[in-house]
Amino acid sequence: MSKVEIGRQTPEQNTRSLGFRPLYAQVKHQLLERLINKIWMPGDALPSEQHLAVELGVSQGTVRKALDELTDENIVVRRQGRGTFVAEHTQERALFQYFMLSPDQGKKDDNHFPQSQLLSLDSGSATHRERAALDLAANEQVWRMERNRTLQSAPLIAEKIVLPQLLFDGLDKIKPLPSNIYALFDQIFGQSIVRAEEKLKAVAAEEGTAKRLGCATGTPLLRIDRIAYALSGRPVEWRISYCLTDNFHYVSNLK
Amino acid sequence: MSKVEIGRQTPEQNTRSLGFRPLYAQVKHQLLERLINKIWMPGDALPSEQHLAVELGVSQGTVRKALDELTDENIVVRRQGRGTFVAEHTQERALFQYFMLSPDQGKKDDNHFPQSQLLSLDSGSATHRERAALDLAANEQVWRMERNRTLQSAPLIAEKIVLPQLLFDGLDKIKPLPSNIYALFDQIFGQSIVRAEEKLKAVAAEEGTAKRLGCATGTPLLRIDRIAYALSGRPVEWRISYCLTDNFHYVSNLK
DNA sequence: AAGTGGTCTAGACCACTAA
DNA sequence: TAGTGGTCTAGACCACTTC
Repeated sequence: MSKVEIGRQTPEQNTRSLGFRPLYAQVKHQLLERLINKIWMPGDALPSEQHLAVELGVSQGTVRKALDELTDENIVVRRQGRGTFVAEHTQERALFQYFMLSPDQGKKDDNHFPQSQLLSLDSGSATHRERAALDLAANEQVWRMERNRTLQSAPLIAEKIVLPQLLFDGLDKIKPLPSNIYALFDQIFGQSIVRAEEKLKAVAAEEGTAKRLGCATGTPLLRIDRIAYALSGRPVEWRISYCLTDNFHYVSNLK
Repeated sequence: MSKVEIGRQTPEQNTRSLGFRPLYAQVKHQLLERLINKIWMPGDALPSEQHLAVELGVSQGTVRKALDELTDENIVVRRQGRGTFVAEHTQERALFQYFMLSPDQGKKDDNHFPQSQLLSLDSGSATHRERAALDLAANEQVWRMERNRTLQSAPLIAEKIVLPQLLFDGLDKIKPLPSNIYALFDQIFGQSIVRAEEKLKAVAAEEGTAKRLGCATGTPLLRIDRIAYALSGRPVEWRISYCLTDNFHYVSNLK
């Protein structure tokens, strides 16, 4: 590992405070870059705070503040007495960070991780909407995946997933596709999802969707439009889910 | 202001680490208590970090960590060079923390704060559901408010709000009720809302709701079931909103 | 110029884990 | 027992606001 130059700004450089960036932000940027470049992979332990401090030429407290922010962003996980680790896409994380549907009665638990049935997986040129959603170049190819998701064999979700083909080369070779595909993104394609934006609407079930969910045409469905972002900040997944919310609800915490 | 005792734990007290509580957590608890007891009101400046440190007998860094957590929880607002202030329920906060509907086209701004028309305000004994939602004692009274909300005169939301009457004595005397009622809660009733939990479903519009929203019976609506909590941790508002999501969507950030 | 929050350091010690 | 993250301190200085 080569020594890295992180410089404290002198007051002269900083007079008038144009573009002042605290040291810990530079440290955080360094660490993020290494994570993006896969110097450390999901599940790996990072060097200790002390080691990083010496290597980067800053105090432990400054490294600490950088790691604290990465922890808040679910990029890194800290365990007292053990170390700091690159966050993994465990089933628990999928359930509590990326699956906000919860049963009306009872608590959410591992029994509430939905099974998936793959209906189709094709590729083609990105439409205008797909290009806009995933920030793609003209004529770029995408994967399009359709799947149904069930909970204890009751249909719950019909969804379509769109992915840039360049980032997920060989996706069609992987069989079977797991239900928790973000773990796959991590492990096979090196794309770590770290956050997502969802837009929700209530819509009437169209005929095809109704059939997939075993409900009547026109049934009110919760439509979830998700864009998921990788560590690099790039949008790498566009997903639209139609959910039956007779016995489930979507949870949102305002704070 | 009387001197307060905050003790650092000796290792002896703490051996086996039963109930270990860091100093900053005790400081935070102290500050929270004063906020609940209205020693400092919304908009007030808190004493400086240095003053609090001396008063509580801890270092500035420890006070800082406590204030940082209160900042993360939107209980307090810090402004460099000016001071630390008790958070207020401004219209901006209402719009970005407590109103997650956004127009499909264009950006959310001050023009997207909905007007409210009060339809009714009555009181009565809490039903079972109301008691459960608001954690009320048997036979406790509640206010029930119905209102419609419009955006640029287009109907958007039909909602019912339930409040414990004991906490909102004299609510019926206030005319007109503002659209941003959390500001009212703060200023008149001393109930500062600091967080809320929302449960979302897609449902078909019933006849009465459809009339209020000017849509057909059976139209898919986004039903938002909210419980809002005050500084003390108490649930103080139960709200059910039925939203037309033809041109709007509910935003949720997963992180 | 004075006062506030924000950053950074160096060092001590505690809590926790694993060997 | 050694190594890690977590807490706490005292002090210095910077960035920002107000007077």
